[in-house]
Amino acid sequence: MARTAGSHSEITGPRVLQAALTLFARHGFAAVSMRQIAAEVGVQAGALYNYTPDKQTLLFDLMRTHMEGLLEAWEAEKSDGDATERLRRFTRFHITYHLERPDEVFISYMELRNLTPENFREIEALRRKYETELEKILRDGLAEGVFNVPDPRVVTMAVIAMVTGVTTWYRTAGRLSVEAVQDIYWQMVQRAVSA
Amino acid sequence: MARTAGSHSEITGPRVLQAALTLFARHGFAAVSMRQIAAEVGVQAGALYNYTPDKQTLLFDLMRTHMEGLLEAWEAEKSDGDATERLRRFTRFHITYHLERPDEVFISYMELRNLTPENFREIEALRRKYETELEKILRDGLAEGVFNVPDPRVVTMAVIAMVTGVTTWYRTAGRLSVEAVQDIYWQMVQRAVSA
DNA sequence: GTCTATAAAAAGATAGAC
DNA sequence: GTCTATCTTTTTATAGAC
Repeated sequence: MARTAGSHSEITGPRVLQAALTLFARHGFAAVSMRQIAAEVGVQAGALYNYTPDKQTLLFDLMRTHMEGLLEAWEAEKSDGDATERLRRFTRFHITYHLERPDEVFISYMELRNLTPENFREIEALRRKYETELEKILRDGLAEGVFNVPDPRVVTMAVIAMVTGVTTWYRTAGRLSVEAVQDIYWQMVQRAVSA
Repeated sequence: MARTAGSHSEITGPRVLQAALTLFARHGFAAVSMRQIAAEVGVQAGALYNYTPDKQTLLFDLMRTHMEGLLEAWEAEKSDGDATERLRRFTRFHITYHLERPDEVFISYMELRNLTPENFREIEALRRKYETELEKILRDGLAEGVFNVPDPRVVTMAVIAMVTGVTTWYRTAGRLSVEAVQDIYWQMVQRAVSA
């Protein structure tokens, strides 16, 4: 569509973030220019600076929003059952949430290097907070005697790496439903930690 | 040291690759300039083109060399025992090999997007070949009745994601030896797939 | 709020002297 | 084989008209 000058603040703002998200995920932060983002939105490059002070802030906002959304969603989802039930819920939640947001997940893992040191620390703190949620479940299950994990911190990292890995190969058009994938991973997680 | 013009072909060539490896791993392919690589080597930017036709080839050569080295090392390491022993060996090999080459592993996972389509296909074929080594072990163990995996392909991806994940958190100066890490991961892998 | 135009810096790659 | 110099393009970001 042919575009002319005008005010579209409420529409353009989210579209800038969406375009940045898609392009950063596909080509990488450093490989994407502000002109490419502008072209995707349908404005000129200069207009982007009405919505972000610079390119770095665009990346940081995307990552912070993702991590905060993840933590909020988990807070809403987690329950008070026994450790096994909590672990089952974490595993299934993690898979669903990540499969539904492939671009956000991708940049949040791949573009950490491109954050300024201050921004990096803030994102890392959020990630650490999320990891600690799983670690607490493992430690509680250990105390209850239902889990047998030699090193809760290491097992936390191993489980998160495993379940996050679905995002690298899962395709919606493939042969498996999300539920089938959740079942397979839950079986592995459960066996890996059970006493 | 002050440098002057001269011939150093056999020395400079490997140094260019080493500098590119280190810088790509630290900052990302797209974020590193040929001038930065040259500065790290201690030559001028123009001199790099005696060793590579372009920046893309530099990345591709690093990734191909890594993947070929991984496959060769596994060929030398793998054994003919039963499926459990082969899986144990794969797990321990994978962890050691990857922990010894953090930079190579990092770019081989993170910079796939920055390969040209032809180069990408070649690297993907090598990666797929490596994954198939694990998948064969799982299928053999399934046939032998010693493993219980609902979906060998999915379990392959899950196990590889889990063990590769050590590279994101392991630090040589940390509290755990490589052997201790291997033990923890092997216990988890074994339990996750055992009948 | 968006445009056009541009500043200022940096990029990949090449030419030719030594 | 390396240097200096340069071509050409592209980059982030800003200024000012509308």
